[in-house]
This record gives sequence, structure tokens and C-alpha cells, in this order.
Amino acid sequence: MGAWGTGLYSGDFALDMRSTIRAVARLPVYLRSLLEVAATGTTTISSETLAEMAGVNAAKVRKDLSYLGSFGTRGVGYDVQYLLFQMSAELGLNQEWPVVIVGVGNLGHALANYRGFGERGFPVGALVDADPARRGERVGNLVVHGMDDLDEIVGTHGIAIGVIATPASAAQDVADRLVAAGIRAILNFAPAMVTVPDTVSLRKVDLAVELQILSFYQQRQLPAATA
Amino acid sequence: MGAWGTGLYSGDFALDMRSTIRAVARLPVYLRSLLEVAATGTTTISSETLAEMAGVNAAKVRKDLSYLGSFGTRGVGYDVQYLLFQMSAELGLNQEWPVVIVGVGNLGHALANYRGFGERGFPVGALVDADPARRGERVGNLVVHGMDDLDEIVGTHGIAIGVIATPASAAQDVADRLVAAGIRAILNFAPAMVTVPDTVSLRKVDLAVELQILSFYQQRQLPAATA
DNA sequence: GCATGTGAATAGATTCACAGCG
DNA sequence: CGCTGTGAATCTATTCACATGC
Repeated sequence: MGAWGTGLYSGDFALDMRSTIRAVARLPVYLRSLLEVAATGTTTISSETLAEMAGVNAAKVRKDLSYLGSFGTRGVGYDVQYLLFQMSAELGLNQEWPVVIVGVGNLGHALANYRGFGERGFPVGALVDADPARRGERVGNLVVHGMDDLDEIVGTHGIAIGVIATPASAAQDVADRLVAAGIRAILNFAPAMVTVPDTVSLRKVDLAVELQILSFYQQRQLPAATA
Repeated sequence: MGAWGTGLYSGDFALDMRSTIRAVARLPVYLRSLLEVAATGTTTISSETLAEMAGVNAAKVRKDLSYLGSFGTRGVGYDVQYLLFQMSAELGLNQEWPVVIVGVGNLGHALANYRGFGERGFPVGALVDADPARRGERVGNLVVHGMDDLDEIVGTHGIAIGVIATPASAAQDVADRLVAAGIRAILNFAPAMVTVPDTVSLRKVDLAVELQILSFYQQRQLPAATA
């Protein structure tokens, strides 16, 4: 039975949670491969094929998928459509999750114009900036709001996820305000450590860190072990 | 003695490499904390303080730093300036590493306008796009070149790192061309698996995947274990 | 027969705990 | 004395290998 439940055992997730953050992080990669396969009309796929597409070990694929439930058929493989359905459901991708971007400087502007979020089910619902001078500025088809509007914005737009794209110095304060406004998932692009209550999910992306890691291996003239 | 060498033992890196990709990925985070501390004029720092700033365990900090060499003083801590100097050297941050961005669509455009790269020592040296219609287009103070110019661009601008910001379908081809042009470090933003010869370093950032991971925990109403 | 699902084995990373040294 | 540096212990993740069931 799925460690993450199939709806039959709601409530015991935390107890029965045999999965790991790493397994969760791989699910979207499998999903991508499945979508690719589905587009060719293929109806079933083996863990081996899926593993090759995702660039991982086949046993890992099977174990990761087993956390979702026993969706495969022995001797056959996985039904592509069924697995897609189950995985989308587990990842919560059957609904849209509007995001608010806080900080409309260089990066925030860039992210606001990036259509990739919306295309994948995370439409940018609102923009917020602490600088009063930016208030009212148009970016794409959105208007920049002040920080004080955060509570209202989160409510009216059904915002689920906050994206921090401020300078490092403002990141913690922004995180606190997002949490206070009821946001329970944050993606932090600011190059700063941010802490949140443990009821809130937090992921971090630091573009410069990625480049610095490459620079390290470049410097050493060693290839980086792929992360 | 430093597992990564101090210049005394050049050549034995691969053999003596006790470090891990994960330790390497934490160095830039320590660097950031050190810069912060240095700005306040503090001259020494303990592993405990550094650990707290970086949000990790103190023993981990000490072990990570020990890979660079024995730079601390027992009973005292680490000299901030000296550690900064050594770490910058190990990370190859005493020089600039110009990058070429391939793909000037939404994300590529966004990244090209993002000043964060240049500010941290990774200036955007050139822009390239496969679409002939984009050739000659200006983005900031750069002009978009065709893919065929890649070899020449890499040479004349001393490009060290390639950034892939194309659609998924083009990513592997672009990676191949970057490698053929002599690039040995690649940061891939395209939502696709890319393989490169093992002489080339490859890192991957998929913004949608980060959001999907948050969505998973949101869906479950569980907080994400921070990555 | 064949590929899943999963205990057991292995590999890897983190943390402990303390000897060593300024 | 206090804090580093590191072997040993622990914890986590990956991979193996095979019993299981279509």
C-alpha cells in the first residue's frame, strides 16, 4: 500500500511516510518522461525504460513509484496513462497553484515575464514590492502592489506559493510576511538563509551557487559529478 | 593536508578526492556567510557560528572546511579573511568566468537581463539562438548570434560556461554543440535530461520542478523537508 | 517468462565524540 | 580551556537480487 496513501488511509501520512525528500524531487522528472512517452502513443512502460529516460537506476524508479502505490503489472510494466494520472494527483497537479512574486527587481521582473511557470500550472497571480516607487508599475499584464496588500492579495487570488526574488537583506522579512499572510509554501531565490515555521515548506534556488559549483570543478579541471 | 590540494600536490586530486559533490555545493553558502561576517569587521569565526549562519551542523562545517586544508586554529576558530581567500581560490572566484546563454526565449531573455550573474563573477559574454529570425536582436548591450558562431564566440570571449535556456527539445543538441565548441561546464535550465562526456561538468536547474515539489507537500498538507 | 515490488546488502553522508593542539 | 580536525558510529539513500504474481 502506498506510503503516501491513496485516499483510503488519510491521516497517517506522517507516520507511514517511508519516502524521502529525494524521492519526491524525482517524481517530477518521471512525470516529464511519462508525458514524453504518452505523446508517442505508447501505452505501457517498464521501470528500465523510464529509468533510462530519467537518467537513474531502474530499481530506484521502482522504489520511488512504489511509494505512490502498487501501480505496475508484473511481467508487463506500468500503464502510462494510469501512472500519469496517479502521479499528477500525488503531485497536486490537477489544480493550478497561483504564485505571488515578491521583489520586482532584476530577477523578479525576469521571473514575472517567464511563461514557464504558468505553462506548468503555477500562474503568476500577483506581484509585490516593498519599494513604494514601484507600486502601480505594470509588468506584463500585472500591476505591482505594496507589501501591505499581501494579506488581501493572497486571499482574493487564492495564492498558494510565495516566490522571494528580493535582495538577500530583505529575504527573511519577506518570508515572515508571507507566512503571516497565510502562505505555506515558499520558493526562495534570494541568496540568503531563511527560516520558517516547520508548518511551512521552503525550497531554495541560488543561481550564483550553481555557477560557483561549476567554477569549482572548472578550476580543478575535474568534471562535476552531476547533482 | 587538503584533499583538494593546496597547489603542492597538483595531479592527485582525483585520487585524493575525499570530498563529495554535496560538500562542494555547501562551500558557496559558507562563502556567503563569511562575506557577511567580514563586512562587520569580525576577524575570526567558529565553526559553530558559521554553521548557524549557514543553517547546518557545526561538525559538517568543520569537515567540509577540512577538505580545503587545515585553516583553523584550535581553541580560536577560523581567520575570516584567510578563509575567504582560500575558499575563493578553491572555488575559482579570483577570476571571472564569462558565460554564453543559448536560447533567447522567455527564460533566456530573463537570464540575460538578470544582473546577478555578472555581479557574482559570471558576466554574460554572449547570447546565441538557433532561430535565424532572432539573429542581430539586441538584448541589453548584447547582440544575439547564430549557433554557427558558437566556436568563434567561445574563443574570442573566453567563454567558460554554457547556459542552456532553450525548450526541452533542443537541449541535447545545444549541449552537444557547446561541448564541440570546447565548453566544459554547462548549466541546464531546460526541462530535459541531457548527457555530456564525463570530461564536462553539468548542473541542472528546473524551476517548475521546484514548484512541483512544493505542490506535492502542499497537496499533502505536510511541510517539505528543506532541501 | 518477465518485470514488479521489496527485503537485504552496500554505499554514502551526517553526526557524534573526543584526542590533539594552540 | 576552547575549538579544530577526524576516526568511529549512526543515519539515510541507493543498489542488488530474488521471491512474487500477472
